[in-house]
Amino acid sequence: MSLAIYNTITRTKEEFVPREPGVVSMYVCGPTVYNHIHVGNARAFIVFDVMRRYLRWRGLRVRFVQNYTDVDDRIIERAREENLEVDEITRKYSDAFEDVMSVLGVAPPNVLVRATDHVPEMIEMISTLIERGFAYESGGNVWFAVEKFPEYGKLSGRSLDDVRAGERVEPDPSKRFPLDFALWKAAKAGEPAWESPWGAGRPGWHIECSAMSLKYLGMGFDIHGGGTDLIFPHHENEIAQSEAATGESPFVRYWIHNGMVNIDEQKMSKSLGNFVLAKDLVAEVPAQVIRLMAIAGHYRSDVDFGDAQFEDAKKAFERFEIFYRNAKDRVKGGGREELSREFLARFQRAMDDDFNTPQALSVLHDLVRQGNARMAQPDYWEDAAAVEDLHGMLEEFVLITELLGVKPREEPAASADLTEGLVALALSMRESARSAGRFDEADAIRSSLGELGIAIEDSPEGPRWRRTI
RNA sequence: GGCGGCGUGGCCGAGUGGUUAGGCAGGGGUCUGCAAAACCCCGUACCGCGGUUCAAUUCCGCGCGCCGCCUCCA
Repeated sequence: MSLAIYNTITRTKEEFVPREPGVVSMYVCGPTVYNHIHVGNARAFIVFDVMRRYLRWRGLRVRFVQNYTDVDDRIIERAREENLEVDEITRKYSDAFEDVMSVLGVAPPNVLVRATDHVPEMIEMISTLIERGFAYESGGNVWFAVEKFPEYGKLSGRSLDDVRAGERVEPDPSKRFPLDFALWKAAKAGEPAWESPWGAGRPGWHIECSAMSLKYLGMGFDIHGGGTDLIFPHHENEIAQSEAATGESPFVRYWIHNGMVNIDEQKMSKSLGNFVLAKDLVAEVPAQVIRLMAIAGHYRSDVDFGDAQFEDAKKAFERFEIFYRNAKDRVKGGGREELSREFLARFQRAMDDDFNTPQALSVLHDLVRQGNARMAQPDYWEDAAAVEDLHGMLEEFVLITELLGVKPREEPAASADLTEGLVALALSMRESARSAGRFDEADAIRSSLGELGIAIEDSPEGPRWRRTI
């Protein structure tokens, strides 16, 4: 069985064959740290986190590199607005980024690098490009000469003429050709700057990802990821720089691009102002709900972030939690010789097909339904096969939800914390009332708990409780 | 204008040349003091028009509509 990945550059699904057997080298474009990230940004990181978890489970070692863009016009602007130094801004927002990622269950990369720590590498790469005739200096700026790289456009599928037809911006007068892009920008007064052979300045945006990915992963690494909005010009430019500088091809074996998060069918973006900050959403619902929304559609498709989708994700997670807690109660003491792996096999089939998470989730839902059906048997406890089935399903459930990062919370664990104790007390009072037939009193307790966000479910094993979402 | 993608039942959302997606909502049952949860049953959907084919939602063409990129952007 092999894993197929859709490669943007060939526009087809290809069998995934890593450069080095058993090892995956992966680079994902990280945030520009000038602001808090929004849900659309978060989706990208969630999606690549799921891929990374899955690849590891498939037995591959994954070396995962991600960057912070910490030098950029917007950062400088933001520093002025907040009246802080540039490095204070980037520190503030990279810390915030790490906090949100941690809450969302997105594991930190193996290598997390800052552009400003790699200026010498970028200068070196730019020098090479000039030597090789792919770049030129002009008025303190250095431009990449797009016309010198014949394959320019091969990722985004457009020709130079195509791009020129859609020009919307006045070209900088120091460019020889309108589509040439900046490798190095001459410093303006008061801006952060580094010394270079072309005078004081700072690197252009695209060069950082080339310099850093090549440094840590080397030419021809396996996976380069990012949003579809990075295909052009960012990734196109990365290819041009990297292949021109090294004289080798390909720069990257598999290009993976995730779809956007939309609001009312429009792309969530800072400029449109229709965004929801990830940190705000994380304060409102469990991370698993956000992850479910992110993967409810295929990663290459846009997902709409609307009330309906939000409710669906909440309901789905609630269903998973209820199943998980109920099932744990029903397999206590039960032993299980071996895992049937029926659902895991189906899960793998879905994920092997270009990380088809919607299909994978349907497997999970099917597992839950069948597990619930076992538990609903009146003779459940007398039916050893049912108990054993459930046990196996529960193990598969845990594994799958861990791989997707949507495993239920463990909250009402058998610990002696205050909430636990108080709820137990309330429940025992309610039970006494019930057995004495004082249902008004019992219901009053239940509804009071409900107002506090505690839902009660009676079962043959006694009452259970959970927090509502 | 150029390039790319999409249009599936009330909603979300997979997928396939002839065979069940899955979830939510809705209807009917079962269980329960009630409720909740859960289980069972119920919807023959695939933008329009042509074409290819024994057969198309699935392939091809045209049309309509929507979205993204072409400027910073996950």
